[in-house]
Amino acid sequence: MLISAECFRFDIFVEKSIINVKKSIFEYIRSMLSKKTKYGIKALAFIAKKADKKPVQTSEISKSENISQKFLESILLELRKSGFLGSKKGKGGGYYLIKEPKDIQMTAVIRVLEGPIAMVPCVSLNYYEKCDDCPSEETCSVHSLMIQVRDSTLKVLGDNTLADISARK
Amino acid sequence: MLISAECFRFDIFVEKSIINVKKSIFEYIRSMLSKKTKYGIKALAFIAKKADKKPVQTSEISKSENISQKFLESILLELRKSGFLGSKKGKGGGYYLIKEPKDIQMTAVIRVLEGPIAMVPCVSLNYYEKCDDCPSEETCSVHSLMIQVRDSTLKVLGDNTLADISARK
DNA sequence: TATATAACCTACTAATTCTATAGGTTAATA
DNA sequence: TATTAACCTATAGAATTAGTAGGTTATATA
Repeated sequence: MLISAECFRFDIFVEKSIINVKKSIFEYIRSMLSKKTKYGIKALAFIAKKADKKPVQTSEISKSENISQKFLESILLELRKSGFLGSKKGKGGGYYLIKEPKDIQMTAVIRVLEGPIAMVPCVSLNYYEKCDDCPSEETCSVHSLMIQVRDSTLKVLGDNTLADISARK
Repeated sequence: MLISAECFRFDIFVEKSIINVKKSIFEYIRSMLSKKTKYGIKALAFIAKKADKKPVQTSEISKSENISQKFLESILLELRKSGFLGSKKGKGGGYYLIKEPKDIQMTAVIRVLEGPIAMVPCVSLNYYEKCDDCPSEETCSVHSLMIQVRDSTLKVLGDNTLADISARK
């Protein structure tokens, strides 16, 4: 009886420990940039790095950048549809840049893949949406703060082009 | 026969329209700032605005700021546990600021409620985490860009204190 | 013309997070 | 002693994310 009670407590202890370990190992750190956007930027930079204008295959980017090929396919397709890339089917096909890297601002890329750059829709320039809870934006304490954050972020992402981020080694 | 074919096409058209309307009305615009953080900041500003140091009830903030009371309770509790607020139970109880508004940086508030300020964990100062896919951070095209975004955001959120955002009308 | 290639398309799924709600317990005041 | 308001635990629907699965279409080459 005593032993089995001990075992029972031990089991509980072990189970709790496992849960805690799991929690600490797999604890999720909120990322504001989705993998989609991150992979999209990496892929664009990869293509931009190639001096020649030959099409680059999804498989090559996928291997080199450790991105699931199927997932990457959908991202590159989206980038083609939004006018960043051209494509060619069949053997020797792939994706290529339509514009010069220096003419591609990171704001444009992020807006297409991620959506608004602002942290809240009520200060978004391209995806504006009124808040449900706020009676007025002038009196909202969050509003002007988020405008400042938006503007400083826009400055950085507008100043950086694909040429800038792909040039870095 | 002809009529029923027409009806069929019409049904499809109507269904599609409804789907599109639904999509456009309820389309979700990704917000990088959670409601929790937004409500938390609003609540802190509300408390800071009161000149006297008497405790403020959750119910009062909830009504004034259009926030679900139960949700707000959990947020204020978290702010108390992380040292921003003090509390008092029972009648006449509530929450009150422990520090001066001018000594509460928005970086601190957001880090507690939202987590990292960086857009990707690999450039986070307080919640750093290596990326699974990147062999090296030096060669990553996203890394240095996100460092720039992080620093500009940190500047804005570090410069703004609770005194600043609650003073604005 | 046949075959291989690589983009393109549709549908689905597991895991996770967000935003609460429900229903209580504890401590302080009148 | 009754009321108040913070505190605590559990749960749940809705939505997103990050893919996977299994195809079809168009193009180059043999």
